[in-house]
Amino acid sequence: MDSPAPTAKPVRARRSQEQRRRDMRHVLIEATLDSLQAGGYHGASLGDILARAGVSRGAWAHYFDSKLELVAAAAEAMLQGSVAQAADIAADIGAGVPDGGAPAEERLAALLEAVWRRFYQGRHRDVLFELAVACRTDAALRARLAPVFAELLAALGGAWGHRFRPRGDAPAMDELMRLTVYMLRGMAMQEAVSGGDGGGAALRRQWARLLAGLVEPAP
Amino acid sequence: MDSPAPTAKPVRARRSQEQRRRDMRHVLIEATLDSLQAGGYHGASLGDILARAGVSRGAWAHYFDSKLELVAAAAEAMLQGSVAQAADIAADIGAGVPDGGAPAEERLAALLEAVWRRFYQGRHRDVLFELAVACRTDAALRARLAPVFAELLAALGGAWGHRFRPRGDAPAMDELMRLTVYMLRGMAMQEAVSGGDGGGAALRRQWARLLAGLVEPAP
DNA sequence: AAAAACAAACCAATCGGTCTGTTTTTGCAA
DNA sequence: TTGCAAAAACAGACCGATTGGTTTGTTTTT
Repeated sequence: MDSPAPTAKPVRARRSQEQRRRDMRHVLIEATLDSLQAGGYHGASLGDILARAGVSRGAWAHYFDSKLELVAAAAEAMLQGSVAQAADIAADIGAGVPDGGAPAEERLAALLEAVWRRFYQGRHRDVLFELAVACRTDAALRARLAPVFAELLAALGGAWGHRFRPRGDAPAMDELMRLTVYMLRGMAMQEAVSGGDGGGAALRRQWARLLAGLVEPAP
Repeated sequence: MDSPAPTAKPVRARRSQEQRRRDMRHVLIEATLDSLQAGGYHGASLGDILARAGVSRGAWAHYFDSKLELVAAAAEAMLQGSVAQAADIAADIGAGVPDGGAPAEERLAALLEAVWRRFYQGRHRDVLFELAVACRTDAALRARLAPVFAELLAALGGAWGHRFRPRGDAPAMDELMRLTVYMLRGMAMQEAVSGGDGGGAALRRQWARLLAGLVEPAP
């Protein structure tokens, strides 16, 4: 029929060992993130993760020495992906609007929405909170993730910190950024726990309006 | 010697059964909160809780049908205590300052610090985050705690919502309150995870200053 | 004496991790 | 190219430890 391969055995593409490694690690990491989102840190057991990945225990053991290493690898993969996305956001916001084109409020609102969508919604948000809370009481996990967390925060700050400057006697740019991040984080936790959207969009819009009165485009 | 009791057996005060019930529930609930703070939701095993409480498994079973009920009872006790404290804060801030005495910024800063101290520090903060995150993936726990969470938020809002009103075209009082709560929450999570204080006090002060420009004392 | 409060042994289920054995890929010799 | 042994990749049974929960029996209050 449609079997050009000489063997009639179950069709299994021949993959190089390097390809296998990449595939397997990717599948395991994705399953780990899915499991963390679905069941939380305490629900993400090896059994659940391996079932989602369709991977045997032995195969897992071949790639990771412990569950901590798998979770840490998954967290690093997700957070490092976020660092790259933060740079994208900076580029998107910087471009698209000719200098002085749109009023600062619109640019700020767009920036806020972009950050919100990519970092404080969906799986990224859920896993972020699970890991952050788990880090509080798990020193080993915290040691592994602390540098990546810090890197993400710095990248996020770089996305907009140097595109605006405080106006008059407004708080320093760094302080405004932290206020913004904390606010988004608290809002995200509210929505993660309570479920649906609780009018967060309107609130972010108000915050953009307030910010617009406090900053001006950097020269 | 100093044993006025007629029996030479280990001195054990005779307590009424009602007293016993109260004591035992209190001890178990306190131990549960301590365990949640120390080990997180996934580290708060029955074994750890009972060891902290110095209570046998059988005694525990006499009072709670499942671990969920114990955790829920502990959460309710803590959150309901917080609701009462929220009212105290409202009273403290309202009194002490004769009408128009201190400038709005000082009153707001004091309010912010009071709320911060009582709700976003120490065991209360840690347990709050553990439970909130656990609720996301535990429907039974969420069903039990959602009403108490909502009650706390309302009580916290009542503490200051009606003492100020937005100035000019500032956001509605309700929106300013949610912005504030979210900001404090995000800041608290930062400190819970990263450990020490990261300049949060200065940031809260800045926020009070911004708020002062947006609200005025209600008539 | 009855009931409530308490203690501790016990249980099945599940956890992370290891062990042994099989299949697939690879490097090299013929 | 083909043959083939070593190595890597993979599968699943197995293990002790720990989990939440139950059961049986003793002490204290009523």
